[in-house]
Amino acid sequence: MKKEYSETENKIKTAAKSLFLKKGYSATTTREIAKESDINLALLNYYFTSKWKLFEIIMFETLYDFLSKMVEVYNDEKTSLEEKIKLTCEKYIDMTIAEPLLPTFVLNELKNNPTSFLKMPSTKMIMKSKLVVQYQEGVKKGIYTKLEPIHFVTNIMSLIVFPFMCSPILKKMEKLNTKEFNTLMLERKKSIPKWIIKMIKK
Amino acid sequence: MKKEYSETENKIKTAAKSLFLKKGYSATTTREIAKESDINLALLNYYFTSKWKLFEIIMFETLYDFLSKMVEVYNDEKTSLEEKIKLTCEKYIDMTIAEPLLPTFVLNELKNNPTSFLKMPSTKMIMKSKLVVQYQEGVKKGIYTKLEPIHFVTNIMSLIVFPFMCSPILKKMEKLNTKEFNTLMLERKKSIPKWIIKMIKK
DNA sequence: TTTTTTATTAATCATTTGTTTAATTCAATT
DNA sequence: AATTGAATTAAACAAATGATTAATAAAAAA
Repeated sequence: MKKEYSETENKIKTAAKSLFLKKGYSATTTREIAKESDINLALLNYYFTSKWKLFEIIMFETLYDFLSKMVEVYNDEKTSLEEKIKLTCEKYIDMTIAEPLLPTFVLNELKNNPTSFLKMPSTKMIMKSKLVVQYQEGVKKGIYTKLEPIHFVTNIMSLIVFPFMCSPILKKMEKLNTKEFNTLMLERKKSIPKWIIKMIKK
Repeated sequence: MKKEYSETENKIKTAAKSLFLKKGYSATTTREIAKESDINLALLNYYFTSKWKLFEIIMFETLYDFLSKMVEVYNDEKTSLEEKIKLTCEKYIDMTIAEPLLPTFVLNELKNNPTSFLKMPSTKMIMKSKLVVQYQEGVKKGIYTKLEPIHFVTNIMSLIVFPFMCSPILKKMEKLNTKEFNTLMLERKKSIPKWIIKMIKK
């Protein structure tokens, strides 16, 4: 199902993704993409028809990668709920440190153009994931307080992702450079699972 | 200190803010702003010199309003810590329902241009606010678990704001219209304070 | 009223931007 | 070696965009 891209196409895609993440769709010009990927301007349209089509491809792949990794942890058969939460934190915090511009980019472009998300499959899978089922089982057993699963899932993601989106503010407030900021985020790998458990425990 | 704006200037500012929030800086054209505010294109430059200057003014005012309201609750002398948390949730959730595009807009533009935030005064005030002091007192008394104040503050904001930024995703996942989505957010006015307290209580 | 300053307008300028064209180079096939 | 098709290039096009100009209208000051 996945298309194989030529070397040139990949060069264009890599440069385009980098620029889109940094500056957003509108502020990125096709000439910048051409320059950054060291290809002739016309090749962008030759291979990808238009700037918008190129963007759609990159957006789709980015979302798909992210959601796949998400569902993967959420549906692991072997792990307990608390382990899943821990693994989720570790995985996403590492992922976001590696690509810190991604969340703001995705949510911002999604705001301008919610359509690009409608095409994603695995979206609904999250609410039917093993993670959610395990949580609901815990509620039935009386271990956890009752809470709409959507809030439960949202809270986990909020505590993980939002601080990254606030990085310009946090860096300013606490006078942190990127390395110090990342250390702060890494601390949260251990803390967030504890907080979440406390939140849902009776 | 605050400049008084003429009727025409305010018409331009209102239209510009609305469009900037919806589409971002780059995707908004001066002609759109002129049309939306029903003024002649040249008046934009006549009053505000350039699109960028206009944007800076709007960005500054928006941030200033937001931070002022924030600090106001955080520094209330009469209220307890738990009341402050509750009031914060109520205020920000109402504010964000009223202007749901604001958080994503601000954080996205801040990413592209962190400078606009450097000029803000009240930023540092947050970490020295009554809210933080009261929390630290609680830690000393042994009521609350020890936790870097920056994490404490970040967690509150994360749980409040991030779900709004995810609204396109949440709406899709749960098949919600805007009204239903807002109901979901209003539920959180009561829940978030409880969660936060549970997180910090021993 | 006359003069002067301010506000508003239509038209235009100079760039920028996404896209296309037509020519050329390169690689594979016959 | 000749031919064919794909890849690459420089140049150009048309539309959009931020900004300015010069003229006019409106308001304020004299």
